[in-house]
Amino acid sequence: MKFSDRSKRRISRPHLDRSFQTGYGSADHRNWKHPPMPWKKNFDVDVARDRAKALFWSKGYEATSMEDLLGCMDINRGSFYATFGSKQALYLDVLQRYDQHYRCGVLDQLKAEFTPREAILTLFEAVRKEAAGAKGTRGCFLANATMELAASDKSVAKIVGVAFSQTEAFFKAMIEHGQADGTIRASADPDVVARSLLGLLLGMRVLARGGSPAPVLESIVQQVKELL
Amino acid sequence: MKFSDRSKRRISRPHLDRSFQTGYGSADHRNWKHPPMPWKKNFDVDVARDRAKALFWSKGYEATSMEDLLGCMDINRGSFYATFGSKQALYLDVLQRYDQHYRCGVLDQLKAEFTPREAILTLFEAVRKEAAGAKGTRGCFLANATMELAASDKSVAKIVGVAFSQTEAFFKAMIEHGQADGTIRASADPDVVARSLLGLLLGMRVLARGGSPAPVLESIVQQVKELL
DNA sequence: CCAGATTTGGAACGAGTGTTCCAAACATTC
DNA sequence: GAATGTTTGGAACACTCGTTCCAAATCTGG
Repeated sequence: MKFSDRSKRRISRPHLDRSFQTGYGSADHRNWKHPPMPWKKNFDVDVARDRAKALFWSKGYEATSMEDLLGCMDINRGSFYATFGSKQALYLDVLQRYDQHYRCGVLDQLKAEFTPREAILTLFEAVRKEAAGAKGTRGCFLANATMELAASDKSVAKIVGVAFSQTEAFFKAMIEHGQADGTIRASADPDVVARSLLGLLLGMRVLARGGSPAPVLESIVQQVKELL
Repeated sequence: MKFSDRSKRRISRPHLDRSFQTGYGSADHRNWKHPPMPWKKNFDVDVARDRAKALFWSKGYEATSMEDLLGCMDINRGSFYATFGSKQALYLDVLQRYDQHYRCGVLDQLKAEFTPREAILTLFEAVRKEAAGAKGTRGCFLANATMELAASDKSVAKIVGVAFSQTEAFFKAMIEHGQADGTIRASADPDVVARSLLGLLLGMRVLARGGSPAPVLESIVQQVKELL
C-alpha cells in the first residue's frame, strides 16, 4: 500500500527523484534523535529564541546565517519557519523583546530600588562591569542594531528611536527627582545632562565593542558622578 | 582566421559555449563605452575608491555587495580585482585612508588653526552640523566599522583602537594646553574629561545614525562647553 | 611588424543565501 | 478507525555571493 502510494507520488513530483543521488537516502541510516511527536513541539520556543538573541546580539543581522541560527537554536528549518516566520521577523521579534524586557525592565528596576542619583550611577556601573566581562565586546543590542540597520530599516529605526528617547526621559526624571531631594546639583539643566548621559552611555557601548581598555570606561563613570 | 581560432578554442573550453543561451552574446549589440586602452586604465583609481568609501560608509561592509560596488564605482570585475585585490582588501584600504586623511587631517587642522578650547568645540560643532545635514545618518566610518567588525576582525579592531586612543590623546593635549592658558577650567582632570569627550563624540555618532532629533545633539554640544 | 604587457568586459564558478515544499509520523477528533 | 491537524527532517529551489578566468584589444618596446 505505502509503496504504491510512494511510486504514484514520485511520478507527479519529479524533482524528488534526485534524492537517490545523494548516496544516503535510506531512513535506516540517519541519526535518530526523538520520535516525532506531532501534537507537541519538541523544543522550547523561549530557549530557542534566547539562543537566537545571543547570536544576533554578538554577530549582528547580516553576519548571522540561517545555518548559524539553526545550529545554535538546535532546531530544523521546518520548525524554524513554522514558529518564527523568517530570519527578519525573528530578528525584529528578538530586538523588540530585548527592548521591552531588558531595557524597560532594567530602568523600571532602577527607578524602584534606588534613589535617583544611585539609579543613574548603578546603570553606568553595570555597563562598565559588563564591558569588562567575558562577553564585553557584544555591546548593547539596541546600539548594535542602530548602527547596522537603523539607516536602512524603518522598523528598526522606530524601535531604537523610542528606546533612546525613553532612556533620555528616564535620565531627565531621575535628575529632576534628585534635584528635588538635594542629591543632584541644582545647577544641572535636566535636559542637557539627560541627553549627555544618553550620549555617554552609547559612547561607552561603542568603546566596549571596540575593546577599549578598562580605564577609559572607568573615567567616563567617574565623569558621570561629577556631572550630577 | 579569427573564426577558426574561435571554433578551435570553443572545443577546448566547453563551458564557454553557454554564452549563446543568454540571448545577446553578439559583440555587435553591446553598449559601447570606450575603446580599450591597454596601456592606461580608463577610470580614475582615486575617484573609484572614494565612491567605494561612500558606499561602505553608509551601508557597512556586509550589506554592500560586489554588484553595488561595481555599479557605483563604474568599473567592471576585472578592473576591480586587478586594482583593489578583493572586497575585503578595499574595505580595509578605504577605512585606513579615512582614518589617516579624515581623522588625522581634521585633528591636525584643529590643532593648527584654533586655540585648544575652540579646537574641541569646533570638532563637536562640526559633528553636530554633519548629523543635521543630508548625509546625517551615515555617522562616522570608524564608529560604524567598530560596531560591525571590531569584534570579529583583528585588522579593523587595531585600526579603530589606535584611532580612538589618538583622539583621546588629542583631547587630553587640548585640555592641558587650555588649562595652561586659562581657557579651560583648572579643576578638570585631563584624563577623565578627555575620555568623556571621546565617549560623547561616539555617542553623538550613534545618535546621529539612529536619526535622533537635532536638539539632542545640540544639548550634548552645550554640555561639552560646560565641561571645559 | 611582431611579441609582450596590460586593461577590459563579462561568462562562469562553486559555495552559500534565505526560503519553500512535502512525506512521514501519530495524537486527537469526528 | 478514518480523517484531521501539526511537527519534523531535510532535499530542493532560486538566487546571490565574492572570485576566477580568459579572449579581445592594442599600446609599447624590440
